[in-house]
Amino acid sequence: MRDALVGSIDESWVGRRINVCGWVARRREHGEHLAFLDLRDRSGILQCVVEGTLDVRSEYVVRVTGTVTRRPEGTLNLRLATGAVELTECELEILSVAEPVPFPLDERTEVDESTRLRYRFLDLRREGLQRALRLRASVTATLRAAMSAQEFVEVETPLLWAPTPEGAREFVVPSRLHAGEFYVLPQSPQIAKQLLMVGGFDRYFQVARCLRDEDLRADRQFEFTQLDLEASFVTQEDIMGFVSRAVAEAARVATGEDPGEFATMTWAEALDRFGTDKPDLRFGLELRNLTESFSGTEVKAFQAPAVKALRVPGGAEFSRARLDTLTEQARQLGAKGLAWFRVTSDGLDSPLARFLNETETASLAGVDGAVPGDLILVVADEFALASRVLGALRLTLGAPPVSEGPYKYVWVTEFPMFEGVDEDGHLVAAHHPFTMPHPDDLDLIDTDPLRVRSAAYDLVLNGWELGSGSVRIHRSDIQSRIFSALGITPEEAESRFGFLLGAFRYGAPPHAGFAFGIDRLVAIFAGVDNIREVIAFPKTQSGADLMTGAPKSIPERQMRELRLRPVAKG
RNA sequence: GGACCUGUGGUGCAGCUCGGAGUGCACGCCGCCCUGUCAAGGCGGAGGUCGCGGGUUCAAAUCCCGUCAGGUCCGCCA
Repeated sequence: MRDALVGSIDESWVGRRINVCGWVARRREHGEHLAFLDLRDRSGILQCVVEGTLDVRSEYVVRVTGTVTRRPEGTLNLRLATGAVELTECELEILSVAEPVPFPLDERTEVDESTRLRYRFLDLRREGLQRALRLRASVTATLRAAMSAQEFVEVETPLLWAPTPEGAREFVVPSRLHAGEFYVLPQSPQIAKQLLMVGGFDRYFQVARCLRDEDLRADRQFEFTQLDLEASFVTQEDIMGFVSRAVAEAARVATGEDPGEFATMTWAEALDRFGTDKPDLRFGLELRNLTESFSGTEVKAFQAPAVKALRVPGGAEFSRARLDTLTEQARQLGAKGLAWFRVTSDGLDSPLARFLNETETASLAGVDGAVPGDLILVVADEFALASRVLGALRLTLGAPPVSEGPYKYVWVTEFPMFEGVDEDGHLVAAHHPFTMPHPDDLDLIDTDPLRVRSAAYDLVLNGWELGSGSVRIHRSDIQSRIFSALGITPEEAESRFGFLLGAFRYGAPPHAGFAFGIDRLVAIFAGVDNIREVIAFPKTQSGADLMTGAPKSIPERQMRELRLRPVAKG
C-alpha cells in the first residue's frame, strides 16, 4: 500500500515515483492551479504539490502517489526534516474522510486535559503522546533485555488472585461459578513471585500490571506497570545491582546519558537531611539539626525533642504574606508553628529574636553557613515531624519539576521495620510482613521494636519513589516472631497467607526482590510530570475514563448472574 | 473525607478585584479570491443556556451560597 514512511524521504529518493499514506496535516491552496498538502504519518511530514484544487480536508486519510522531486531553489523548508524535497505530479486517493477534529492536533496549543481524554484516539495522533509511548516501548524493551541478560526468566502470574486483606485496597471481581465469592486483582505479584522462588525459578522478572483501588495522583493510576523481580540465593546488594544495571541501561537508551553509580543513603540520614524517605538530591536546602543548641532553651516554642532548621538563601526578602503562607503550610502538616529569622548584618530579625540567648542566636545566625539576606526557618517538635514539615517546605521552596534534569538516583536503605502502632496497640509493618529484619536488630524485635531496621530498600529518582524491595523472610521462626509482633495470630496467618507459609515448609530458598514503576520512570525520561502522559488510556483523578464512560452500571441480568444486588447509598 | 486552582462559540485566551447590551483577541470552521506556500495570504460569514442550580440587585460572565466536572495536594497508597 505504501513504499515508505514520509520521514525517510530525502534527496536520495529524488526521481522515484512512490506511494505514501497518512493524514492530511495541513493544506495550502493557491487558486485553481496550485495547492500544497502536508502529509503526516508517524515518522513526520512531507509536502505534496498538487496542480489544481484539493478536495481533501484536515485529517482525511489519503494515499498519495507522487514523484520525489528536489524542491525549487528558494523554497526549501529547513524546519522540516523532509524540507529539501517534495512529492510532485501527485495523485490522491481518499482512504477515509474526517470531520473537523475537536482540537488542534499540532503541539502549539495546550488543550484542556478532559477534552484530550474524551478524544484520546485523536490525542494519541499528536506528537507528544506518539513520542512518549514510543519512548515507553523502548524503555520496556531495554529493561526486558537487561533482565534477560542477567539470566532472569519472565514468568506471568495471575490477574485473578485470592483476596489477602491488608495493604492497598483491592479491586474485587465477583465469581460467576462460585456465587457470593470473589477474586481480587493483584496490587502486585508479591506472593506469586515468592512462590516462584519456592518453585525453583531462582531469577524471575515480569513487566507486571498492578492494580490498587486507592485515590489517584499525578504519579498514581489505578492500574500501573512495574518491573517486578525476585531472586534466590542473593543479598540485598545483589538485588540493588540487578536493578541498578537495568535502570542505568534504560536511562542510557532513553536519555543518552550514563547515570553513573547510584547514590546510597540510609533512611535515617534521608529523614534527617531531607525530611523525607524519597530525597530529591537535585538541589541543596538541606535541613540542619539544632537540637543541641536549644537543649536548655527558655523559649517555649523551642522546648521540644528536636529543633530543626532550614536556611533559605536570599529568603530575607520574603514578604510577610509569603511567610504566613509557609507557616500555614507547616501547620497543615502538623507543626505547631513555624519560626522564621531574617539574617541581617547586625543579627537576627524576627519576632522571636529578643527571646533567644547568645548560643541560640549564634547557632541560628550561622546555620548552614548563613549570610545576611538569608532566611532561617525553624520547626521544633518530635524529630520525625519537625523533619517532615521542613522537608515539605524545602520542596515548596526549591524543588524543580520532577522531570527537569539532572537525573539524581539514590538508594534509600535500612528502612524501619515498623512505622508505628495501630488502634489495637499492634505494630504496623512499614513494608510488608514478609520483610526480613536487619540482621543486627533481631534482638530488638521484642525489646524495642520501633528501632528495628529492616532489609528493605527504595530506589528514588528526583524525589519520586521509583520502587521498593526487600530481603524476604524464608525461615518460619523469624516469620512467627514478626507475625506476633504485628498482632497476627498463627490462625490468622494461616487463613490469610496459609498457602505461602505452607509452601515455605517444603524448602524455601533465601530470596529477595524489588519492583519499580515503569510509568514513573518513563514520565521522568519523557520530560513530563504526570504519568497520564505516558499511558495510552489513563483515568481522571476521580477514576473515570472520559472516553468509554467507565465505570458504568451493568445490566440487571448480569447482576443476577453474579448474585449481586445494589444497596441503597448510606 | 478535606484544602486550593480552573470552567466564557469547536480550540486557546482576555473580560471577573470596581455589576451596566455576549464585548474582544488568536486559531479552527463555512464561502469567495489567490500559480511556490509551508503556522500561506486577502475579503466575507456562521457559531455562545459565560459548567449547572439558587440567591442578592433596577441590572450578574462579574458579588454570595450550593452543586458538577477537570487538575494539584493532604488523608489513603503493607
